[in-house]
Amino acid sequence: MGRRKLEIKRIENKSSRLVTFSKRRTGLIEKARQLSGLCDVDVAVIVFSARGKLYEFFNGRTANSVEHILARYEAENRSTKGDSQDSELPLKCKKFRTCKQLLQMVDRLVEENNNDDNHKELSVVEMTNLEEELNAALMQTRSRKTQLMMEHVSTLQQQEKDLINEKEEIVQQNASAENVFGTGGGGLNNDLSVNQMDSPQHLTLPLFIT
Amino acid sequence: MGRRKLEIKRIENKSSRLVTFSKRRTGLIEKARQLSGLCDVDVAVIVFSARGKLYEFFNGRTANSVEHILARYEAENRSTKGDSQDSELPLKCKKFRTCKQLLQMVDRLVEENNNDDNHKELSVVEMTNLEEELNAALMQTRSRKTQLMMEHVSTLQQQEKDLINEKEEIVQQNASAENVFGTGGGGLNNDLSVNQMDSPQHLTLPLFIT
DNA sequence: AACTATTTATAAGA
DNA sequence: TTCTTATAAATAGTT
Repeated sequence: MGRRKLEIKRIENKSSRLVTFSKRRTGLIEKARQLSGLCDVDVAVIVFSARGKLYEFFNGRTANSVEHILARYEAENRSTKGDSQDSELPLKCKKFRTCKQLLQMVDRLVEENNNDDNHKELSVVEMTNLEEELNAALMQTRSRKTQLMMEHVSTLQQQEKDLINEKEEIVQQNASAENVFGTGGGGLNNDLSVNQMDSPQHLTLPLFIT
Repeated sequence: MGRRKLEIKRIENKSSRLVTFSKRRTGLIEKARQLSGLCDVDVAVIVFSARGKLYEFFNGRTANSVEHILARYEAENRSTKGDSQDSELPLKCKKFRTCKQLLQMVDRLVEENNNDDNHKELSVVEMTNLEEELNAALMQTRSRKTQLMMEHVSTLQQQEKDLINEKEEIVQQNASAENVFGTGGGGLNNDLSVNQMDSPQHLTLPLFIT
């Protein structure tokens, strides 16, 4: 619905793309408003610009609930920010806003340096690489967290074994002493292997739903 | 854009409203698809019909983020409903797709059995009940899984403590025996509190990313 | 569900 | 950018 029919594929000319984005974004949100108003239904529209700016439309109940959840989501992201200085990275990068902001910054930097069309390809490539690196870092962080969980469990299990061994050693020595001198060792003969049974060593519940 | 201009307010005639809903919902989602395709941006559209049926459009990366948010949304709604019986609710219902597919199947079944208009209302009620039951079951399952994880760790930690206590007991008794009879207890004086330090008892890594 | 008369949205141009 | 205008697209009411 313009001077000519437009194929639905990425508009390569940047300014055209931006103009179209602005117009169609406005149109989309207006359509959402109308649908909601005419038909009395709940509608939500969320649009992220290429630079990561958020545009949204919510109505009624949808607004209350979803916005509330978004707020919580952001709050959680914030709470994991201060940890990054320390050696370990138990970051919970749920990344949404923070990660996006990072990418936005990168995007902006690249665009500032190469503002002409000749460098666009390069910029895109660099940005894509950065994106992938950031994403990889994110995944590694998650993986690391999982590993820490596993190690924690392993450590506890190993300590349990060690203590059992040590205890058996002592009981033996104690017993031989008892044989000779009759030392009272009454309360020490409970079988630890029973406790080991109670401990689900082969628990295979996945750590994450993801 | 029709035979006459339409005020943007609730369409009171029910069948008109339903027809308009169908047309405009389709249009809105198509517009979202176009915006996403033309401008290479992330778009999400979510529409709940009056009866609560969900229509949606997501693209690419947005899907990841927003589906999580929606999953939480649903989880939060349910968790305030069915859990009043149990004490704790460490629920993390991320479910969306599986759950949705389940509900769609139910939807289809109900519609097949009551295909005439007379039974529509009833079908909706039944379907809603089924939906809630299925959702509750799903959440409970997840909750249970989380609880098992937590219990596993707790068990290991408790066993560790017990063993340490027992060992100290034995060491003490051993030591007194040694004082009297000079029993060779050379290798037994390693301080277990060191091991306790190695065990990250206050490890606060969250179990789930959610 | 199809069909049109109209209204809307919007692509290109200024 | 923002405004204008020609044209495509969406859709309200009809069948």
